[in-house]
Amino acid sequence: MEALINYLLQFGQLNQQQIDLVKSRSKEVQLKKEDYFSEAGKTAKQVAFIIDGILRVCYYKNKGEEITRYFIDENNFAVDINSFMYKIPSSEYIQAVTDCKLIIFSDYALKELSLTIIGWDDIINQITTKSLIEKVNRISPMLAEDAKSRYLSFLEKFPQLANRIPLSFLASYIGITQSSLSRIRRKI
Amino acid sequence: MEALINYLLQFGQLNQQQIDLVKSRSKEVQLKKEDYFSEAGKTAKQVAFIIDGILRVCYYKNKGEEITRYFIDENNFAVDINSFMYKIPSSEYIQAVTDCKLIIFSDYALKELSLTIIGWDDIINQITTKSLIEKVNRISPMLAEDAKSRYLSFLEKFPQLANRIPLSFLASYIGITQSSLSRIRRKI
DNA sequence: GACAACATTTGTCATTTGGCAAAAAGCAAA
DNA sequence: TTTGCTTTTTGCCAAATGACAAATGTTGTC
Repeated sequence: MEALINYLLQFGQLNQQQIDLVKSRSKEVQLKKEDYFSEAGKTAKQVAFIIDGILRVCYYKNKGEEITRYFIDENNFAVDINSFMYKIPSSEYIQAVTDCKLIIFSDYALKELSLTIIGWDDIINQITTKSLIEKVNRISPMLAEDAKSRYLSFLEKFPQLANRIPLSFLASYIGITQSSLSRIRRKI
Repeated sequence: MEALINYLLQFGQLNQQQIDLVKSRSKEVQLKKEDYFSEAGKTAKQVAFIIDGILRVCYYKNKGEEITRYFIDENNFAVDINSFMYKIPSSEYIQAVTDCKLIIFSDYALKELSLTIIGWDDIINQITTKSLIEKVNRISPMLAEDAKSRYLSFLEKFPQLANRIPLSFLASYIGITQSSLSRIRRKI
């Protein structure tokens, strides 16, 4: 819980009363490995802050192939922002890759914090923008690299993540088959 | 200019006085093909709204290879957001692919609009978030597709763009060599 | 039209990757 | 340890792509 507060305080000031309000409107939730935090077809109504564990965003291509689009780890917010922000049914899943401990805010709770805490919107906007920029910066260069470089970049940026996720997820995130990734690893 | 105002009004209300203020703080600029709107090494101090023409975001890989990361066309804002928002030197260029007519706002002008117009920040935040989400949604699925599909997706989403940009830019955006793209096109 | 400058296509070959199936390795429960 | 299950690695071959060079096409200028 302190991790969340510290995270928020990076983006703006909150006094003790406001911090208590934030805490009181949050809810701690445990997810078992493979549980879903949000699901395709449903409209996302929650935002999560990851205390412990790894989530992944995934969807199914037309052919039924499962694609892992993104990983989210500790000390980050996870939300299906498309669905949550525009109140439309989602087209993808957010699933626990490992057992997870999350702090949850409902859309209702967030609305209340927005109306009550001066500066809350600014904090949320900063976090949203920063997260999206980071995501673009992370994904965007990948197309210009070959598979081996993409794998090495991943290892470099998330050295602690590679050992905690199945190879198949990582391969699909990198955009190659599991076999190819296995071959790439052998060469290193 | 009306295009810009209409664009802004999609995200919030502005009365005539506010509209006039926005107009008065903007500046119309023409770019010749290949001119730069912002450059690597410099800190971005301007935001552009594209009235006419196409810009591209590009950078140079370590080996010197030029990579086109993104195209931006009419009725969209163009800004090196990393550099502009955090006031750090940029690592990429924004260049005119065609002759362009832009409406420019300086960081100073935007600051003034932010302080003067109630609701301006909200409009800007909405535009920023929406643009970033769209960008993620555009780039993200590309890794999961093969080159041919990526090309077809591009044609589908930007049918009018493909004829206006050099093949080499498009190939690098798609993440393949120009020769490969040429071969892919032959097969269609 | 002739030319130059640039953009696109094509040819050739080496390398990478995908698709499929089988083998090997890792892991957890009995 | 054995057994069953899942994950990862390999082998094989076909297809896609990259690298490089040459040919062809396009455009604008004189």
